[in-house]
Parts: sequence; C-alpha cells; structure tokens
Amino acid sequence: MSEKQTPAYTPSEVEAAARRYWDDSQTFKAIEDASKPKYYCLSMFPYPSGKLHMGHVRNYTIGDVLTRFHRMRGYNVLQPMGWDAFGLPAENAAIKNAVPPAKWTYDNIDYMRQQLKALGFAIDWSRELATCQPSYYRWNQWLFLRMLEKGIAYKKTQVVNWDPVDQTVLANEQVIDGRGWRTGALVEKREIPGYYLGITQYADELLDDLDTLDGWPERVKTMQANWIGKSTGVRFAFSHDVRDDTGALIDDGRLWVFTTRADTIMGVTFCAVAAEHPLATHAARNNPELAAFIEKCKHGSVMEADMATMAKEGLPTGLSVVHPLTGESVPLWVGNYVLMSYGDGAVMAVPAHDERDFGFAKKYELPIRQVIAVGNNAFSTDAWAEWYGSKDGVCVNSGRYDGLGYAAAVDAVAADLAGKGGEKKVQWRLRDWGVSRQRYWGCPIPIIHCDHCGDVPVPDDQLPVVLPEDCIPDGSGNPLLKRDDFINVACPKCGAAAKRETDTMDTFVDSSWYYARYCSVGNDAAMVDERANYWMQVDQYIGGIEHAILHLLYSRFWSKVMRDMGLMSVKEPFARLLTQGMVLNHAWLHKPEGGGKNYYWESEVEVQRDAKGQITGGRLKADGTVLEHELTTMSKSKNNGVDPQALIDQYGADTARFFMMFASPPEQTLEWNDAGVEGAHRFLKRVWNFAQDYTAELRARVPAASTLGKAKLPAALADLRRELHLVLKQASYDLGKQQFNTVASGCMKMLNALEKAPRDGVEAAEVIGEGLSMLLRVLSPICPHITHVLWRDCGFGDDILSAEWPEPADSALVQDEVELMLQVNGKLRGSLRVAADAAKDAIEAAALANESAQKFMEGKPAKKVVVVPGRLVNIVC
RNA sequence: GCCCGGAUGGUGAAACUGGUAAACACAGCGGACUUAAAAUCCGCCGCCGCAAGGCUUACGGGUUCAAGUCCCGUUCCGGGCACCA
Repeated sequence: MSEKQTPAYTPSEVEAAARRYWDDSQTFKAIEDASKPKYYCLSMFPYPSGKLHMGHVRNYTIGDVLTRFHRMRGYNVLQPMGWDAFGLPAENAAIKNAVPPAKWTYDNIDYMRQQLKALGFAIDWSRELATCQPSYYRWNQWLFLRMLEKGIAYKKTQVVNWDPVDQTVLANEQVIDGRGWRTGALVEKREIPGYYLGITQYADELLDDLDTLDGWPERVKTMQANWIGKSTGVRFAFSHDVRDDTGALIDDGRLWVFTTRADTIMGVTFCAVAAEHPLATHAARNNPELAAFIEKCKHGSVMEADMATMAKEGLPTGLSVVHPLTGESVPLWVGNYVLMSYGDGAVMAVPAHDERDFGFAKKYELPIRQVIAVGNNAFSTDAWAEWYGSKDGVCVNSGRYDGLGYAAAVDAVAADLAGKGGEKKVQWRLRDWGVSRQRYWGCPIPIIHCDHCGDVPVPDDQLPVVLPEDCIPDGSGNPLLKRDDFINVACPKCGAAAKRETDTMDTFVDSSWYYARYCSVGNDAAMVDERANYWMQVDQYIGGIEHAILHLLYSRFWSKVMRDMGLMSVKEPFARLLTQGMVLNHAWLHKPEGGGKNYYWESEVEVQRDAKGQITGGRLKADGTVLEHELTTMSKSKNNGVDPQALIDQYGADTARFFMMFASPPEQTLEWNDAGVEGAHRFLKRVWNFAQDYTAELRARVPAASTLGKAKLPAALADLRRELHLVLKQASYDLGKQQFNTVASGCMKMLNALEKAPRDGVEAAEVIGEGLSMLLRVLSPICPHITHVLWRDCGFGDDILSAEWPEPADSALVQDEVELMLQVNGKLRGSLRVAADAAKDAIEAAALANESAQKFMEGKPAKKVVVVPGRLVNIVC
C-alpha cells in the first residue's frame, strides 16, 4: 500500500455526489425507444406502512442490481416505483391515533420515498403512482363496470366474520382464536351480499398458461396449479322425498354431490351436508339438538386452515337419501367440515377409502365398507392405513365393478349414472374472487342503489367516485355509512333519491394492474395507452414468495381480462419472476385474556436462551409477562421490523446494499442479523483505497493503447490476469443466474488478487488497471455510488452506467497444465498435474503410476479407471 | 389439516449437469504497527487423533466408480390457505 495520504472514503459525500449527477442528468428517466431492446424491471410496490424494513431493502436492491446490469448491457430500462396505498393498517393507525388514513398514508409515503432515494435506486420517479389517488383508482372502477357488463363481475352472498359487539365485519387477521381483536367477542359467520369477479371463467387458461411461464420458479407454478386445483370427477344426485312447507320437493328431490372417487361409490355408507344446506335447515325445524348444532357451526372462523384443523363433528338429520345404483337407503348427516362454497355443499362419504370420512365414521360408529383392494394388503377398520386411499387398487365388494381399476371403474360408474342425470365434470378448487370490503380506506365500488331501478352502475362520465379523505374510522364499522354527503345521490337512471354503495374494493384489485399503469402514467383519458404495449410484459418481476398465489394469480387474471377487452396485447403480465425469500426476525407476543394479540419490540423483552444460545422464551421487562416467541417476517404490525436508516446513516447506502446482497442468495429465507456489516464496509474502504492508490501511483504508467493479449506476460502477471478473468466469468454467470451473493464475493476475490499483485513496470500497471476497471463495473450494480465516483477518479470514463459490461478475454484464460484430483475407490488420495490437452490413456497411465495411488491400491489390480476431464481420476480396485 | 420450500463449521454462506465439502466473509485466537487505543496489515481457524489417518452436509435407508446434489421415509423450521399486504 502507498505511504501517501489518500482521501478517506466518506460515504455521505460520495453518495451525495453520485446522486446529484444522476438527478442533474435525469439518468433514470425512461423513454420509449423502439431502436433498443427494452427491459422492464419491476419490484413489487410497498405498502406505505411507515418506514422501510430490511425486506424492502432486499427486494429493491435485487431489482436495482438487475436494472443496472441490463442497462450496462445495452437495454432501454424502466424501473418504476409506487405505493400500494389502500388497506387496513391505515385504518388501524386511525383508530389508534385519531388521524385520517389519508394523512397517515401520505406522510408515510413521503418518508419512505426519501428512504428509497437515499438507497440510490435507479428509479424513474416521474412515473410514481399511489393507488389511493383518484387518478389511479378511477380505472379500477372503470374496468369493474366493464366486467359487470360482460358478466365477469356479479353479485351474490358472501360469508364474512361478524363481530356482534362492534357490529362490524372483521378481516381474518382481526379474528384471534375465534374472537374479535378489539372486543374479544366470539365471532359469528354472517352472509351478506357482495361483488365477485369470475376468475373461475379463466381457470383453464390460468392453469394452461403456467406452462408458458419459463421464467417463473417451478415452485410458484406448482403452488398456483394446486391452488387452481382442476379435478375431474363425477357429479350425480342421491334422490330423496323431503318436502318443504309448501309440499314441494327440496331441490327437486335430489342431493347433488361431486366425487373424484366414483370408483368407491359402492362403499358409500352415509352422506353429509354443510350446515347451511337446505336439507339441514329443513331437518333442524323440529330438531332442537340439530338446530343448536347448526347454530354452533355458524360460530368460529371462515378460514380454511381453521376449518381443516378443527375437530370433525356432525349430527344425523334423521333424513335419508337413496343410493342411485344400489337403491339402498343412506343416512344423511350434517358435518361441520362440509363447505357450502365447494361444489354443491354435500358429499358422499366412503369411510373405507377417505381418511376424513374414516375418522368421522369411527367417531360416530358408522359402517365402514371396503370396496378397493390393493395387492394382498389386509383391510382392518381398527386404524387408517395409507393404502386405503390409493387409486392403484381394484374394486371389490362392488358387484359388477369388481376387478376394475380406478379409471375403468370411474368410467363404468359414470356411464351407469348418466341415465340418472349424473355426468363427468371438471371441478375447480379455485373460487371466484370476492372483492367487496366493508371498509373505508379503499376504492369505492361504483354502484348506486335505487329503490326503483335496483343496483345502478355509476355512468363513466361520473367517474371517479371519489373517496372522502377526511374520515377517521373508530373501529365500529365503515365511517362512510355516516357520510350523508357521500351516500346520498340521485339515481343516474331515474333521478330519484338513491344511495351510494359504501363497500370498497379488495386492495388486491389495486395491485392487479399497477404494472400497466406505470407505462401509461399521466393519461387521464384511458386506463392504459400504446406505451403499455411498448413496455409490457414486465421482463423481470421481483417480490416476496408470500405473494406466490393470491397477488400473482389475480394479476394474471386481471391482465387476461384487459387483453380480452382490447386494452393490452400480452396474455401474461410477468415474463420472469424472482421470488425473494423472506427476511425474518424474532417477534414477541402476548394474547391477553378477552382476546387480541399484542406484539412487543425485542428491546422491551428479557430474552431467555439455553447454553447453545437458542431462544427458549422471554418475559416483558416491564412487568414480567411471559411472552410467546416466533420467527417471522418483518412487519410493522409485529413490532419486529428493522429500519435500514441506522445502517445507512452509519455506513452508507452502498454498504447496506452490499451487505444485503452478500448475506445470502435472493430466494433464500434470511434470518436477520447485522453481524458482518462491518466486513462489507471494510471491503468498500479497501476498494476506495486501492482505487485512490491506483490513480496516484499506477495510472500514469498505463499505455494509451492496450498491449494485453498481444504479448506473453510474465508468469506472475499471467496468473493474476487469469484469476481476474476467471472470477469475472463466474460473476457474469452468477448475475445471469441471479445469484448475487457470489457476485459480491467475486468482487472481494478480485480485490484480494489485485492487492497482492506486483506493481513494477508497465505491464503490471496495465493488468491492474484492467482488473480494477472490471472490478468497478462488476461491483457497480450492487454499489452504484462508490463505483460511480471511483470510475471517474480513475479516469475510466464519465459515467460507469454507460460503460460496457466487461467480457472475460480468452487470451487471459488459457493455461498449459491442469491439476486433476486423484481418487482410489472414491476417496481423495492425491492430485495429478497433466497437460491441459492430455489424452485419456496418458492420464490413466499417470494415475496408475502415481505413488500415492499405488499405496492405497495395496497391490490390487484396477478394475476400472474413471477419468472426468479437467476434474478428477478415480481408480476402482 | 392441505399445498410449497428449507436444513452444510461458532455464524452468514460456497460447491457448474452427480466429480477436491467448507470458496468469500463474520466472529474468535495469535502476531506486527502504536506510549496506548482505534484503524490497518500478517497468520491460524469443521470434528477426533502425537501422527499416519479416520469422520463430517438435520436424521434413517437406497441408487452410483463417485451423493450436500438423485430416490424413499422421518424430524424440525419457514411461506401460503382466499378479508394482512
């Protein structure tokens, strides 16, 4: 290192200078340009919760690295940013602090925008949007009305969580252990009307097009396919003669069921209906016990996870239905596990071959009849065995179906049921998307209720329906209900006094198309314009794996609707998807009696650990309350978010970005820990010092015209150059793989090599200059500020972003000899140096002649010699 | 409960298409420089063993000349489960 005094690395100055340059030259303003390949890089926009947390830093740094990398490779790049600004947390903050959600949200946006700017992301801020702006959400309303016209949007009843004390609808998150979060009251299910979007009309396409998404992670596609859940089965009816008060047969005397296991139909020993099923309601009229049970089923959660884990309970209705093939009378039960929302709200039960039915039958002592045999396995009703549910068996005890396999039996049964109205049917697990929310801080649903005309769509020329921004929710329901100025309106059809719809849209609507709006920002005449067809598809979408299903499926659906309406030409919105792993942190919570869930900051907690440092528990410092511990994603509501601000203030944005990228590969879950930030900062200081030394000491010796690759270098320099180019090759490959942690370590390897390099002579200066310029360029997507300044200081150019991405030179990579690992029976016993172009025979001979190999062969003859070129030789004896 | 992932030194991690396990760092230990400290630099650093060598990628099996990587089973941890976003 130089003895001279070099200017010290001061991140605040360096970063301010770089950002000033980008601002002054409007570097990141994206302009449509048909002459260049385009690259639309989009990170999922944040919910403006207050401050950034490390998950945001990870997400946006990944996006920024890809943005800058592609820019240097010659693409016309767009990276926009906006705010997913409607949602529940703003209402919660309003309840807590008596601040209107709008003010809270806009204040948060201002703070977080400044944080994003401090991180130096290459964002085109001229395209910024917030979903709570009327100029944005008017197009939610507009497209909703188009969907209504096409029958894609429609109205039906929905089941919601009802808090009987606050007289309000609760979000699933607000239901804790079956009780309202604020009141502690037992939550009830309640049916209310709401609007739905017919995503199931697109189920086939959403499933089939997964195969076209080559740039998506397999696991996301698998999850979506399972979620859509196409199953082929048979829908048929058990007949009955149950009549209602008017004497009419209920449902025309037919109990419809759907099954994927029609081959087990001869094993049906009972049927079960959901508590809301008309037959259950009918049976309960004169059966107080059943009525009480049905009432009980109305309590509790509507969440699938709760439904699936709760005890399976049921009660007989006293009614029976008739088996369509045997004519047998089959008892009818009400089961709390039967969902009214799936299929027809009724199931046939085959206890012998369905695990849930088996458990139910054992509990209520219902018959279990084996109708499938697999090999010689012995069937017993004592306990469930895995093979009972197998589709690999043949029918037994099934009369004319005996001996048939699964597919043949299903076909035969379906054929026999066809005469009785039964049919093969495709059933989807996917349900239509309920978008009505009984909440204030969201996009108003553009409907007016008129006593004379019914539900009337708001005419296009009256859009947007603007949400008043000065309401303060108090937890007792939607404050719009009290806003006469909002509610009272003339019917657009007949002019009579009418009422506005007060429900707002699910915030997933807002995030289903924002990627298209970025392309058409500023256009008040259309939802999207031709600029969307220039930028779309999003070439690279980046966001948390927690969005693998809902957000990503809704976005795919929405964009297909936009395509069908001629608004956009692409059929899929996101060509490539990178799902970053969650950034986890410890969370500490207490569930007080009477309901609710309180989270505490770790600083408020006395953490207890075992000898290995594993957390065993914790108590609140203030009063010793025993707390539950969980390792979970950073979020404001859990008081476990780590604000990057302290890191940025202390070390600078480049260090924060480098550390985040270096910590682990992007898709991996990351348990937050800032040990190691020092190391990242130390590295940047070394880069700084090395570059300053280069400028002071070596730069003047570098010849104007490069001589590298033309003459043979001295061995030490040839080795150095080879190492630098090898690391470069790997780093470029890793960037392509989107594995940024090894790109960061590659930069460290380059610097390690450069620091050890000989410095005498023209050739050394030239090799070092080349290496340093490669290092700065490879590092620049991760640490854009320091590399921008050093690029100029070292005289490589004005703007590193306009520099070409470095390519490894073949001349640097050639080598005469290679080292092969030498194994005997798969165990490493030495190594072998051979000419790079040595023939297989020669390598074998050299291996067998090797002293170490002979020692471990113990005189035995070689049975086989495996040569893996460039890697190893394995002698098997 | 169901669907999808993950597990490698004290720590974060690396390992190409099945081919040298632990690159690059953090922490730690030892040393240099310094009156001292900080900063910086150099060395050591999976486990057992004096060594030769043996063992080691959550656990138990299997395939292979060769397994962190492929297959089967298990445990634990994380994400999602439709009104958190």
